[in-house]
Amino acid sequence: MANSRPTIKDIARVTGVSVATVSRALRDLPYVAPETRSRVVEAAAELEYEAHPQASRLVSGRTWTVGVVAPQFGTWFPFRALGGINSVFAKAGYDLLISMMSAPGDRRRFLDDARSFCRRVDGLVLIDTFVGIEGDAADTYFDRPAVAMGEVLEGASSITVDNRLASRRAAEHLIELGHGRIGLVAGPPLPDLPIPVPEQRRLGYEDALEAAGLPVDPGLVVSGEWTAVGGAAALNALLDRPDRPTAVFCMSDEMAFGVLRAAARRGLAVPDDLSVVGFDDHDLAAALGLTTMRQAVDEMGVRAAETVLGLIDGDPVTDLTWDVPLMVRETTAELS
Amino acid sequence: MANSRPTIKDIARVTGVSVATVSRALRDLPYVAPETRSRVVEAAAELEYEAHPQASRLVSGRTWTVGVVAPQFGTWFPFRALGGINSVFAKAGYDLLISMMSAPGDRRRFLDDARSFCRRVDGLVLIDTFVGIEGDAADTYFDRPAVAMGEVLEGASSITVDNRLASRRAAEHLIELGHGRIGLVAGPPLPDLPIPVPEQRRLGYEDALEAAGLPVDPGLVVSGEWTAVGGAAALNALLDRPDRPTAVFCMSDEMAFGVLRAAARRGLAVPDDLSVVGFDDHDLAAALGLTTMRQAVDEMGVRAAETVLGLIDGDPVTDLTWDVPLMVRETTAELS
DNA sequence: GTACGTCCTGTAAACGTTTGCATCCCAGGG
DNA sequence: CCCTGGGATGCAAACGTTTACAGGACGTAC
Repeated sequence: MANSRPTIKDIARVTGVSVATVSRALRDLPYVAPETRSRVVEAAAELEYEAHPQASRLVSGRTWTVGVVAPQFGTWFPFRALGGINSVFAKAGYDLLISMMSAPGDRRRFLDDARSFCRRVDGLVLIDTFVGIEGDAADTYFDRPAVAMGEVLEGASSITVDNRLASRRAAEHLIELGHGRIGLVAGPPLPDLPIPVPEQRRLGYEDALEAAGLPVDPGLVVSGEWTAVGGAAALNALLDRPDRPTAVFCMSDEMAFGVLRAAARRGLAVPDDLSVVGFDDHDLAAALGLTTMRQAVDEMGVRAAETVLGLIDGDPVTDLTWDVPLMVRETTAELS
Repeated sequence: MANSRPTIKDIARVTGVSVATVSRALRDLPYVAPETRSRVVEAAAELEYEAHPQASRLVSGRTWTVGVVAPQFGTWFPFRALGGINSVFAKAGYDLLISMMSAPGDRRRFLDDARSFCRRVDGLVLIDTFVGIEGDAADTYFDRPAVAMGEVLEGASSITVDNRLASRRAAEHLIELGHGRIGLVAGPPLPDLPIPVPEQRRLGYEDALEAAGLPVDPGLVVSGEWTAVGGAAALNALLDRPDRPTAVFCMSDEMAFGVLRAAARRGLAVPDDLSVVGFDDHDLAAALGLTTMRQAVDEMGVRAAETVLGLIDGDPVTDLTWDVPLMVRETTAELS
């Protein structure tokens, strides 16, 4: 028994045509007689032939693979995005090669390897990689079409949200409910990686306060890890103040979950004693009734993937801002 | 400017040796004079040479890539596993090619494409794919070394947990606390894909009851989606019974989160009025104080990846059962 | 001085495709 | 009847590596 898989030569021998014709027939290229093509296709099916990926890649340059770079920390966002991305590329016949950064420090390592990574793929999706944070354009690191999720990147397409505007909207919601003392549960500043997201969200929060003529009290802003534990700690810090806030806006839903928990432990009822707004629309947010700003991550992933396919086909670079609607649920209420 | 990247030939020309010697020098093969090797290595660094992946793959057969098959549904588990898997392979110099199944129906599609997927990789990690569910062995679909997470698969290594034993342990914990009426919040039966996990967990629950001489009441078992919403609905169904349970064991943490929420809405205090045990040790479980059975998914992923590397190097197939310890936190208490 | 290892190096043949170019055949126009 | 042109096909050269094999140089044992 011929243990190895059939090659294009086998098909050629069986059908009595040349390998060139087989290759053309199988790829639906012109200049193949219909009768010949069907004979070839039939033989290929019969032998369960499939082109050797590495061989065709070597000569054609097309890898039929796209790379996805995702941070492993902050698990929820990238994985949901990956789901959307995958659905598009699977349908289009592309493989997904992924490179995960397990820590912010891995970002540098990834960028150093970027060119070699590019050789394996036809295009790239960059999730929260903040490549341009030091002012670099995409082509500093990549020689493939790329789309960035989460940052605007020169030379690449991008899909982002307006963090400042969305946060302003979140704070406005609380203000409209009559809240005047609104705490901000913020993400931690990263000295080694000054990502603008926390800052933008803080600015949006301040925008809302200022527009409403409310004082901006730095004491109402507390930072913590992007986790439920971080959120709980932050809320505790806020509640230890003499003039505690009646509402808080959290920069992520995971932090908000921690806030909800901490509030319950301290005997505060949500939303009666404390209103809470999150950011993300995490999988659990709806089930837990959390009012939040919705990032439709999977849809953004779908769009990112479609954009990559477009770029590969020669479309021009585009920047897209995704809408972040307010989802009013059960953790916010009018100030009593 | 030479736009294209340097090849092995360029190195050969620059250093004045043959391509064969360059190839050997760069891969640390023997029979290269130290002086020659260093000259070659230097030139390669100078030109920023890197071997063309497709070319070397074509001839050597090694792809330096491993495939990971993950379900996209049930987001938490596979993503955490992916993190662990990634960390190992990144260190070992392997790329990660992933194939996600967006729905249980995709399982068939994946299996049909499996052989072609195999040609791109040196080994496979299968996460909750239940390939063997119809009695097939691994080599029915794959001709590469594989390790399965979540099922025992003939012809592949496996990393599993003892669902029955772990569930028994969870129920025993409640029994030890004095609970006699213990509800079971179960995952949904999938008629098209009869995965044994829910059944095993139910059996473990029954084991505990029987061993304690407690009655097994089918009315205390309610199924729902593997989500917080599903858990909440299940708890509501349980609480609508005249003789409501004083404790519930949930087959997943996400369901448990829904249970906690539903309990709060109905004015039940946890753990005073209702004890709750989950299963998974989800990211949020610790922060929310959920007592649960811990599946250390990232560590399991690490081990799975190491096992694949071993298989590639010729190690024999092994089956490993991972321990699932009980994490007692704040959602369980003695029956008052 | 010959024979024989050992270490190093080069030549060239793979690997399985894609693709530029040449060739052949045949229909249709003049 | 010749010429032209385009459709269909084949030939062979890439693509950039790895690797079997053949030497060549040199040292050592006889």
